[in-house]
Amino acid sequence: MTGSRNFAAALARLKSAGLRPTKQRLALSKLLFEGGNRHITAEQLHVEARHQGVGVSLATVYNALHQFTETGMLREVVVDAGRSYFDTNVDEHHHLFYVDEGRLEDLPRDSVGLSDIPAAPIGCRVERVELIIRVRRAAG
Amino acid sequence: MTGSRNFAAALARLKSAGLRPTKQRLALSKLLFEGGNRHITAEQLHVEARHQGVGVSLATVYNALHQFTETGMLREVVVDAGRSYFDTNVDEHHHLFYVDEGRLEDLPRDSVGLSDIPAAPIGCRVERVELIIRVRRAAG
DNA sequence: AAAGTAGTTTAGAATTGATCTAATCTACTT
DNA sequence: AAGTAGATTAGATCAATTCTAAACTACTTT
Repeated sequence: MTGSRNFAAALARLKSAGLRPTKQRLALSKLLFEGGNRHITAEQLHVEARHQGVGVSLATVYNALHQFTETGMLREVVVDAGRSYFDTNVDEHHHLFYVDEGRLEDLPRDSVGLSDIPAAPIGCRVERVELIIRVRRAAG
Repeated sequence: MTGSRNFAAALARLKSAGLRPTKQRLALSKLLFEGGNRHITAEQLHVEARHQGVGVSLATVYNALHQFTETGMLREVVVDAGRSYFDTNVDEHHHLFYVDEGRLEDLPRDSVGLSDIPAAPIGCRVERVELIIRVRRAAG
């Protein structure tokens, strides 16, 4: 188990990102990065933190998510109008989106055959190439 | 030119979608579908309509966009958190998104090599497979 | 053509996710 | 222990969208 006292890894993560290790950031970092890949919204993370008795405001959750994203610890994924998901997997990969449930799942990069991607227009650079497969519960 | 008096095509479109041809829907239909493919937000379409002297409220623009989407005349594209784009191209294709400008461009289906797309999980059907290439103005 | 009705439009209020602000607090330095 | 830059926070604000309930209009029936 990842005990609530084991802050060594979270501390190291924040340190190497150049972020001051505050109580809130340590707690959020542990929630996000300890226990496999996650796709989570700010609101969801806020609820989770509070359930664990971590005193953290929604504004701070937003701040932390953006800082983690800027420092490359997270990736923002947009699949749903009016809701941002944050993905703890920052490697190149794709997504399966369960429309009905609002749930995201990773698709490893090589689970899809992708070739002949158009070049970036002149004066532009490609920031990301992302495949999204939207699925819905089958009727019946 | 697509004169402001020529409502025959717009009328036919609405009729075959089973939508009552009101003044507002006719005007919006003309703006959307006459003059090439478009990627437009509700606010943008509202401004456009007003500039042309069409009396239509923002609520009605939203209503119409959703009805047009439900009846397959439009496709909603989500690339930007907190803003929906509506695409008049409903064929299978992909998108280039100019992050800096908030502008979308179509990528024809066969401009990208896509193979070995994972099957939909059991109990689900694939609603859409979509590739989004995000580009940004190159630094320098 | 008048009346009835179901569907449509609308202004404005409400909701939602996200951001901002300015005051308070805290981790680190000295 | 004190100082300071950076962090957190409650609450205000914002922007996109949706809701509500009243007024309106296209179509049907008479």
